Amino acid sequence: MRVRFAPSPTGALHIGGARTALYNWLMARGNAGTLVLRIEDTDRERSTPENVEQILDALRWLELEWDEGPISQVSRSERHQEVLQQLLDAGHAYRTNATADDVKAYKAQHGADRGFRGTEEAEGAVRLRVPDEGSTTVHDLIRGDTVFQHVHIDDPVIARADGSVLYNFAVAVDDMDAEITHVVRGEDHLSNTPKQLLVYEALGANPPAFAHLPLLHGPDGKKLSKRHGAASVQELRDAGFLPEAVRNYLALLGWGAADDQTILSTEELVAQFDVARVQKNPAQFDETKLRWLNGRYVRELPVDDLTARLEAFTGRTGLREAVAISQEKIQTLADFWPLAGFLFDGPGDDGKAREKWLDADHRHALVQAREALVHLDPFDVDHVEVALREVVESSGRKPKDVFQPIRVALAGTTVSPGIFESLCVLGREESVRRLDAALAHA
RNA sequence: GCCCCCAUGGUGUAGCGGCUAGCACGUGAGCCUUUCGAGCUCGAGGCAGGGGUUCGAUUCCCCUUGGGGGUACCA
Repeated sequence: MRVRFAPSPTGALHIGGARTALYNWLMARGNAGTLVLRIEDTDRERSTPENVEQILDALRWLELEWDEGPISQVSRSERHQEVLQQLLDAGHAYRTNATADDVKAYKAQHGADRGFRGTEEAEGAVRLRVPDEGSTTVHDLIRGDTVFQHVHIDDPVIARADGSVLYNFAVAVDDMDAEITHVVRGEDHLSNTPKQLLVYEALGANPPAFAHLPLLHGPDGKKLSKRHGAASVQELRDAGFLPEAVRNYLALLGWGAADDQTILSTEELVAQFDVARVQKNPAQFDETKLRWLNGRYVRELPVDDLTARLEAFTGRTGLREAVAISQEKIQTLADFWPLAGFLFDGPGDDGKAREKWLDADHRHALVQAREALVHLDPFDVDHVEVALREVVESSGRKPKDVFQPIRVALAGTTVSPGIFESLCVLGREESVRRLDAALAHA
């Protein structure tokens, strides 16, 4: 099996493209196949080296390594010329100066009865000859057969007058030359497939198998865009998602494991993925579910691993202790610093929290807690807990009336890792210092 | 306009003629509890509509409606 991922470098790699890459990768890995990466850069206006690099970068982050390429489509222009001439010589294609307006006028006149057929001229763009009669059938692994009547298909332009080739021609030639056996791509390419099939036919070549994936939509059912939050792979990375969680989530967008499993390791995905089981209808990207899934992965990571990732993500070091006590409370890497940053940068300043939990009455509790802690030795989680629970006991207060003031004193907010754990990470000196500061802050 | 694809709760899906329509996210209630989170228990919520075919349709066919894609000398 030889599959390919052929993005057009017109911007960042979007989630839909990432899923297409993932499905191709899963097929290749699960079938001892080869994944070819090809950059469809025949649109000179929009294809830039920066965009290409962005896409490679996104694929690397997702850990979807390719086996061949990246091959620039433009670099194959000589070969394209050769095949183009072949079609011209054989009469499968012809030159004409007919413009888009001419086609429009023609269609206005003939409606759906006849596809546009140009008249051959010495110069001009190259169009592929579509037979007047008959039809072309696309055999799709996901959708079954789709029949396209030739009378509805206009002779497509396959090369500009200057000889530069166009998409529908280039893909066919490139896939043929690369001996691609399975073309797995977005559904937006389905309608153009018969034109590509006609190119194969004119060349006397056997076409690959096709599988057109349903498109992805945003939460409002419309096309996915920036408005919907993270829409590109780099945005996902910046939002603190784990590549393995993203792979798991993306695999489930349009496909389901036979046994209803939701959490699937990459190995399991490789073993179980079956393109024929892919859904036909479009799916909506749901960041909430991705967050949940990411949280599951975060909690299962060894602390050292999570620490390494968080240190890379935040650019800070010495995070291990803080990571250990925060792991079960964060869903993404980006959640870490807002939760545990106070351990390093001092308490935050949530006015409402201070107002509610550091009023006169609660300050009483704080004083008692300080007394219980100031000479505590050893200062570890178990002893801190015992000491503070004694304060709760002896003061006759509710637990939260003792713990929350401490939390606010330490963190400056009401959200933090466990209070005993936080105290221990800060150490006795610093903890007492913060309690004193809160008490002084009248 | 024309061509094509699609349709199970709010979301992602399982189902491939006979099931109390399953699972997951989210959501409601409760439990746990030092906030948040995590975890546990219970609940609400679905086959777009109409015709067929059949002893029997979520499942097969047709129509309608709705969504999407294509219709570029973009990919």
